[in-house]
Amino acid sequence: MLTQAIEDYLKTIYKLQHSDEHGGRVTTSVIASRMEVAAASATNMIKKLAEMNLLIYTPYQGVKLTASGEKIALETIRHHRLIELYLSQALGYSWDQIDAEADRLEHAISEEFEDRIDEALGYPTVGAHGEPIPTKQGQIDHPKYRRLSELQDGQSAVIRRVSDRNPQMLRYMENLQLGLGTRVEITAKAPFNGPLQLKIDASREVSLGLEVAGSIFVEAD
Amino acid sequence: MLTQAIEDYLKTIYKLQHSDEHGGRVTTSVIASRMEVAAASATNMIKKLAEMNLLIYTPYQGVKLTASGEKIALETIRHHRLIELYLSQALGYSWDQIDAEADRLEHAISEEFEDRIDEALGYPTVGAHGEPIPTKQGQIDHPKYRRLSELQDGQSAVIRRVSDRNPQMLRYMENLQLGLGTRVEITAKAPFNGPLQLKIDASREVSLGLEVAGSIFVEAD
DNA sequence: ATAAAAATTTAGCTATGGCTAAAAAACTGT
DNA sequence: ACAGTTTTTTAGCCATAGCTAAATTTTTAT
Repeated sequence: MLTQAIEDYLKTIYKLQHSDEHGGRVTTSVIASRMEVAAASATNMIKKLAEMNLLIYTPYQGVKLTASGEKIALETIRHHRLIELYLSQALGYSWDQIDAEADRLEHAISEEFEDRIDEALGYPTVGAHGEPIPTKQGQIDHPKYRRLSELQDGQSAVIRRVSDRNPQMLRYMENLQLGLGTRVEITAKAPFNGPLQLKIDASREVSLGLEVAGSIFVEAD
Repeated sequence: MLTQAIEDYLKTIYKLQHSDEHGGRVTTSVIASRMEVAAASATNMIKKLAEMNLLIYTPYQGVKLTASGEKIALETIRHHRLIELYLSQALGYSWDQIDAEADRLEHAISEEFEDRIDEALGYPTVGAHGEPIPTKQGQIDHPKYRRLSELQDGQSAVIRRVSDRNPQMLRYMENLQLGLGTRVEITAKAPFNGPLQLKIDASREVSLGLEVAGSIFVEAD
């Protein structure tokens, strides 16, 4: 059976595999820290998932999802992103609230529900924070946008995705109206990892710290 | 903590207490059969709920919810009925599909979600099958409608509520367009617990078995 | 190369919420 | 009234998924 815990682990592992932060190696401790459980708990679950052929586990080395593990991960992610978008579009949720709500709902909805909100949303391909939504067949592409923090002085770009890791940061971005599709231009970059000066929508000027700028993914001109 | 199982038991017990089927006595076996678990499992949970002061348990006799147990039951029922109505109104679900979906979702939604669909639905007081929706404060009234099966030949009435216990029966009713607010008139009643002849909306004639008629609650003229 | 540190796994525990089988209590019919 | 039946409870088991503490393996630094 696919328990909630199993879906959560697979989703987390999938995301870790496709993030550039850990050099492709998805280890017990990284999984444990993302799942907010003790390392021993992660080891247990990893062994169980390996037993179920949902991933390949090399002790002390790390894990890699099998095709069936990836399929389940993508279904869970699809659920999550469709729900997030629905909460935001149909029920007026703000950016910072949707992730927590979707984390619970994603395990509770049926295929029927998935299909109905997919239809209600007009078969979207991109989620509320700009993440790609896997198709029902499990297809997904990973457009590689640049971090706003990597842009040089004078460059202009359009916001395509934001990290959904930190709700407080999302609320901050929302306040600044740094939404998807917003055009931004770097007007100045302070040295020593200092903040960057931003012109938003060719009008407002804002000073943005590197941590926030590193959580905003853009398509540069 | 309020687990899903606890909420499910309390909801079931509340409904049993307010149904006339068991003469007010809510026993282990009735609970077990409604929950579709073994009697021993029900005993275990009942003892736990008594320990938590959510109900009063007299061994070998039965249970009675305390005020706090009833509060949780009503919150769960409110969630369930708001979700059912939302699925039906906003997402186009049919009568027979909403109960199962709501059974899972009711444990996963936040207060925020509850408030938003409540608002989207215009603060309804009656659920998709005609059941009263408890208020956020836990108020609920139990209008006592008569069963369609109890009406006499020639009587006319309006459908106010239907039992949601059997999805197949709900689908059947929906096919016959026996919806809430529909006017029906008994045009004939066969003897020996035979079917009754019904005129729906002063037009179509239908023959209805007693089991179905007993699951339809009406307000007689 | 090897000792210290860090990461990982193992061992053994907990709580939840099911189950069956057996014991005990409560009803029922004569 | 009491034997048999039914209901309920107790006892003891299982799986899930977490935890801590200890053991083991890997990595890092000298």
